[in-house]
Amino acid sequence: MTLRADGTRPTVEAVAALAGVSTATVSRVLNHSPRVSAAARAAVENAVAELGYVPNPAARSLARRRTDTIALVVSEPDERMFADPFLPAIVHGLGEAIAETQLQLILLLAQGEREQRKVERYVLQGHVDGVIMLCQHGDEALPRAFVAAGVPIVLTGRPQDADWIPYVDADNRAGARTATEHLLATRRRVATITGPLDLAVAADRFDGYRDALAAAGIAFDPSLVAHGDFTAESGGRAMERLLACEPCPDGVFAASDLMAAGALRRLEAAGRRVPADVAVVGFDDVAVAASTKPPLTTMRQPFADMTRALAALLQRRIAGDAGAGESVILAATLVRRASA
Amino acid sequence: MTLRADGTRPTVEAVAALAGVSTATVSRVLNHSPRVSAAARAAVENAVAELGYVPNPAARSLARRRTDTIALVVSEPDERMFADPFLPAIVHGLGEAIAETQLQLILLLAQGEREQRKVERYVLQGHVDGVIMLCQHGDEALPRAFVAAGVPIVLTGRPQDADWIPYVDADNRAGARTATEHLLATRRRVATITGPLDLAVAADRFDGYRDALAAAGIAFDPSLVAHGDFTAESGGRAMERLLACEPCPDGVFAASDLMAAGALRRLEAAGRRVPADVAVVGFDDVAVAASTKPPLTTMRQPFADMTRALAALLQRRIAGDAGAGESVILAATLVRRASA
DNA sequence: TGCGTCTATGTAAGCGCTTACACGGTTCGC
DNA sequence: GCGAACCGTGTAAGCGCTTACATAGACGCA
Repeated sequence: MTLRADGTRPTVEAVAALAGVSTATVSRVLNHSPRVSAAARAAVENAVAELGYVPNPAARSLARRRTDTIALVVSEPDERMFADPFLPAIVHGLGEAIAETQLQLILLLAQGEREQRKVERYVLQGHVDGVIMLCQHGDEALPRAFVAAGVPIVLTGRPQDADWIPYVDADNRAGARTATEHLLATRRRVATITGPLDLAVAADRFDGYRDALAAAGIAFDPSLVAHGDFTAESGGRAMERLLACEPCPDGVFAASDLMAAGALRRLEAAGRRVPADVAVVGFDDVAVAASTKPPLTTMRQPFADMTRALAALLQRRIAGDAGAGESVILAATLVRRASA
Repeated sequence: MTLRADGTRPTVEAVAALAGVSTATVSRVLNHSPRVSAAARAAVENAVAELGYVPNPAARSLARRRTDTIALVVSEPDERMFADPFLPAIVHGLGEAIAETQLQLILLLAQGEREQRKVERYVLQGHVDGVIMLCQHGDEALPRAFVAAGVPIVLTGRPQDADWIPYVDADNRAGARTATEHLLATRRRVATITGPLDLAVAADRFDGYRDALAAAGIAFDPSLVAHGDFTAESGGRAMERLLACEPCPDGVFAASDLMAAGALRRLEAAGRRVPADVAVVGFDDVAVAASTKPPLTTMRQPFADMTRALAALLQRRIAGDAGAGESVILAATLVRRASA
């Protein structure tokens, strides 16, 4: 801002006058054009400093037809948003990924119908050059609207159906298989706690669990499957149901760390030792995984790589690279702690 | 967006042509000016719908010299940000508060030095009309920079020193006094778990605790004071120290719900009954307060009122109302649950 | 009928920046 | 010594919108 006496801010014109050059040259210096003499550059830089000049972004984006800002749109039906353990990792990762660029990241929260419409309008107006969407639940109205309007967009996490939109995701199926195989190496009866199976991520992890069983030549036993909704509470309840089995499972693959944490508490309450009696493996490697009792063995989602891929993919789409349509799937890795 | 074949978007000019009016009239309709005939209005609205016209915000704010967007700047030194139990309440409340306006709320996260500079630049460039800042810790560099640059800004929570900036806050001192008095009504030895006393909010709540003691004619006993940092863990540790006292306190005022929750867990682990042996009162009434064991009696921060005040204050400052300098302090109310 | 009012609309001048194009001055090859 | 190539700079035309001012009718009143 650096307001002048009359409440207005200095413009390129003022800078040009002070520096004794034209506005075009000022603009060139500001945009790091190489075709400027050292003398002119110095003069402009001095004038900028002296006047406390700050370019007006509205004028700039009007002229350049871009805003140099991207939005992370977080769409959640309710206020659970902040319970989401991924947000911190995603935000942090994206911050790192665009740190060296001109890009500014803003967060747009679309909780509820009304906010969703406000966010949609905001984006469609062209306030941002592109969008990264985080929608854990199934609602795809917003991303579809953006795609329809031609807004560059990348999703975090595979959507339900086909490839109508590029996304970045961990290889959930293979990861789940790895997790289950880790359990099968030492256990006989390995159960699973799934997420809501209408979500691709939950379905994939369930499939991975079955892949491992099949590969090991073990028959799939439906009584060893308990469904949760990715929350810790649901994990506890699911564990309770599994404990009622006869014979009881000696290994559990939980499709999320939160559910694994809930299961762990339930096991402790039931007096089962982990991993001696029951081994547990989670998925995600969010912050809580390291502080459960005992620390959770889990599949790490490569958040740093994923966010880097998100940023790169989005930037290429913004630049108009039509070939940038391919999604990115990154491997999850086993993190061995004490629970399995 | 609604791209046309050539990748450009329709402009006012196109709308004007289709509607058979001038661009000025289109603009008037768009801005709900009353001086437009019904016929012209209808024609413009049809044209807008037919073309899928969406105004270009850059052009608009260049001409009007405002952006109609405000930022909630969340400044945290590290990634703890999302652990912050206030964010959801603040974001939700602000959303409600500006729901009926043209305003769009964006979140700017300033975690760490570098991000902080990016956010500062973003705001100073004039991307937003005003700023609401949430900085729980003591770092006031960013708000000071904004004030210096003349950016309309309102703080959530009283800053360390004097009135160099308007803020909205709960009456922490009076609230703490009420909480303590509630305990003193049935208890003899009431201890407190404070927050970091270099923060105004923690200091105020500590003062309120002592106010209550003084009013009740009870001598202040330093051994009944344990310091925490507002987190649940610190609350547990503080409770542990208090339990070592002889005789043990029979009431505890924790300066935050998170600390109270930690204390509750510690008490349970120590086999003390709540509230029979030890009564506990918290502060904030964040989401967890209702789900502790037992449910926490606490001082409710009037988030809805506070966010409404924040939005109102900021809007008046943006409108240039110089008189809008006064801060707002709202009363906290006692919420009786089972812990005291 | 003529004049002043009032209302709906149009004209055009910005808002502050970028950039295509033009231009004068060097430098270089021959 | 001359033209080509190049380089640094300026001129000016936008980018898409808002709005002050001008204008043309419609209306009321004497």
